[in-house]
Amino acid sequence: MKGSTRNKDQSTEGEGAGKRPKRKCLQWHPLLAKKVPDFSEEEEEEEEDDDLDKVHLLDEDGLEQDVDETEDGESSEQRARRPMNAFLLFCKRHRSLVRQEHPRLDNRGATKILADWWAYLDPQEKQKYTDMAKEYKDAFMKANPGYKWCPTTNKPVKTPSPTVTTRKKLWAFPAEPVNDLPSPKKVSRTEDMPQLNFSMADPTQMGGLSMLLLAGEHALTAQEVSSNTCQASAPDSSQLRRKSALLQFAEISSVTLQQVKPCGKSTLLDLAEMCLASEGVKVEGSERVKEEEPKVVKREDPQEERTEDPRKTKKSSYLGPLDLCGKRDAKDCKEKKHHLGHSQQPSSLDGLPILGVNKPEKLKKKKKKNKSERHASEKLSPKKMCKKRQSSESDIESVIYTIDAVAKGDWGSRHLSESPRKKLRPAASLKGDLLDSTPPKKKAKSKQKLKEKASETTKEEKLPEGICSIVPGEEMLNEAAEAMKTEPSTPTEEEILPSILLGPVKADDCDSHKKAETCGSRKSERSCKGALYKTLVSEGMLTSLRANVDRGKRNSGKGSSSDPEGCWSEDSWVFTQSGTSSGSKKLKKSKPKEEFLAGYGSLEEEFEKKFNSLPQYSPVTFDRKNASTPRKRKLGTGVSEQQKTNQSSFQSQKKKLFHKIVSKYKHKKEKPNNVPDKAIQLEDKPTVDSAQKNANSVAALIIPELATVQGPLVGSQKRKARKTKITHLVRTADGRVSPAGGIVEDKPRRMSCDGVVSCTKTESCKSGLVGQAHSVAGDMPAVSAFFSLTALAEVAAMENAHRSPRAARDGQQNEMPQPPVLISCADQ
DNA sequence: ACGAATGAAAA
DNA sequence: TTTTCATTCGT
Repeated sequence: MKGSTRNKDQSTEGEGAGKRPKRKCLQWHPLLAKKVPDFSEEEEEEEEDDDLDKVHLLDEDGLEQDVDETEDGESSEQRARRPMNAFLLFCKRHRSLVRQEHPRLDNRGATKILADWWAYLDPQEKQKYTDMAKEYKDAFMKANPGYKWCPTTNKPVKTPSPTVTTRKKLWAFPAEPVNDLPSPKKVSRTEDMPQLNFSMADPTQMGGLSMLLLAGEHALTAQEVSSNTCQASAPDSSQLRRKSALLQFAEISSVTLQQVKPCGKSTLLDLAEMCLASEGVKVEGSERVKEEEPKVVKREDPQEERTEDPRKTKKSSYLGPLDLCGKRDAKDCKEKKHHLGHSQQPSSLDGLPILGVNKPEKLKKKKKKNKSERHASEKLSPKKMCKKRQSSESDIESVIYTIDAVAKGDWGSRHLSESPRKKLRPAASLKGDLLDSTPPKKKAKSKQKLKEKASETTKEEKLPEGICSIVPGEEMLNEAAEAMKTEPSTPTEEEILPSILLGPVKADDCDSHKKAETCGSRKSERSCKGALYKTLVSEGMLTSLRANVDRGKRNSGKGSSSDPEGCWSEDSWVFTQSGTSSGSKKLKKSKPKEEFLAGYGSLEEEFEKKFNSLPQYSPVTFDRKNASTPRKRKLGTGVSEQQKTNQSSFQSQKKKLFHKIVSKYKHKKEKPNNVPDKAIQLEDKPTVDSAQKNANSVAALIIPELATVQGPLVGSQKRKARKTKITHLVRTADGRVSPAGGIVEDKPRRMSCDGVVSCTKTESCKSGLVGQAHSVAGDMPAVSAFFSLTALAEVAAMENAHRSPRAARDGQQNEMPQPPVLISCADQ
């Protein structure tokens, strides 16, 4: 585990830097974009190991309280992040745009611009963000009932169980545990969960697999939660949780194996059994239990199934591609599977559109896997040995497909499908980033399926489908397992996992492989296990893909604005929470990854969806807005402040212009005088284009008057005012400013100040020039030497645009051909 | 770490 | 009224 330190790739996430300490919570796209670098840190791993050990100990003891807070020190840090407020949401949504527009601008500058935008943002638009923030917050609070904003010192606020609450609070948590919170046990349990997840999380690199694991956990937790009635289950689950990730994983696999394995019988029968079991019929024949995990599995199955809520069932019902098959023709599916079974060739798959779809995904996955695998492989050479061999990709794909199907059937029916599904999503999102394009057909289908399933709550219906899907899977399974074994080329996650997880699992895999090889078609338990393992892995991947697709579909289909739901579903939140919780624990570094993998599923989706649904305005829009509506600022003081704000936004623009101009000129010193056209074009073009493009949004945004006549001064505002004043004053080249420290009014009065300020900030050297330019505004005498008149003109134009009064002067400065945009603005 | 913004909540 | 902290990320 600790083998490689590398992880740190913090490069993985840029954000890491800033947040490092806190971690967690949701990181939407950014994380996604990153893709999972993989290995978590050694430290974490080590810690985890410790935790695991602890867990085990506890396990033995049977005590629940245990671990949870052992790490208190960190707990404070780990505490959930507070929800973002409207402005933060806005920033998050627009910062990238700002950065795009102003690549050079640092975040501070970007933040300023964002602040300006925010200030100018329409109340209505703003309200959207506010509402979103509120929703977010509500959800958050719901999830974390006792959450305190300011933990004050280290101590996390109290709340029922101080330690516990502090620790995790993640989104994931709240929902589930929260409900019942009262019992300390649960809390501890939840925490435990996280740890487990944590451990699981390390495997993050595993990708889909980790997700699967998480899902499994989630399912467990969900069961517990959902099934209030089954207290018994709780303990079990707790135990489970305590176990190391490996164990859990093994358990899961074992479970699947059990189902599949029983195998002396025909696979079909087995599958059928599984289905039944999943449905609640459950065959308690737990005997088969294998080495470690048996108990957990058994318990889970019965209770879970029975206790399952309709929704869960729905989710569980969701099988994916297979479902389609089932619906279409069970027969066909069988035949096909049969086909597959005989000839592992993919060609047979072709018959099914779905298959075709899967392939690409698989390929992608493979890529991913390869990467992760490499890491893993480095760590574990032995494993590789086990896996040697390779089959053609097509074969593999087919195998995977089958496996996937099996897994789905298994998982879907058996465990709460819900968890897996959601969890998968996160992964999907990752993939999505990487791969973006997913086969539309598949998406649609899967989606439809989902919907259908949703509509159909009845389990029975599911059964048939599940069976259908399962059956094919099973047969394939064997082959798949073998193929997998043989295949070195596809570094499946399983490889990774083993490496990560190690020991037992690995051994199992190897063994299973070996056996399979030796036995040939016959499957030993181990072989089955290995197959299952693989299956799970593959399944996870597939699932994630599917989820991704679904998600994409939803997004696209629903459209950004349309969220019928309006609010995040609690389920999603819960889900998220669970996922998050898992990740949260220690991984400060890894967190993001983990979260991403684990938690993000639901929460991310929901949130992301909503977040994305939020209107995003192009910079141009704001510019225009600013121009058009010069005074919107809500600053308390009113006039002065408003102006100031305007100016500030303005400043930013000016800065930009100047930068551009300067840079250009530097590059090309030639232009002595005005070559207005060029300069203008340069600057204008982008703006104009964007402006035109965004015209719509702009139009919408532009509001003549601002409602916020005089907003209440908020403390923050005050702060801002002060700061700005100070900074401005200080920085002002003119020197005039200083006064008052602050009199806000000063600024408004003179634009020059603003310009100066901005200049100074950006470029101390040039500040002088700039200042002059501004002050002179219309005149622009001295400046010419350096800057082309045009450039100056533009700047001036901008200024003019802002300040209505001077419009006349603008005219004066004819030279500056005002860019269309500006002109339009100028109208006012 | 720090900072730049806003805002909500706590001290 | 003042602090904390949420997000982002270059410095």
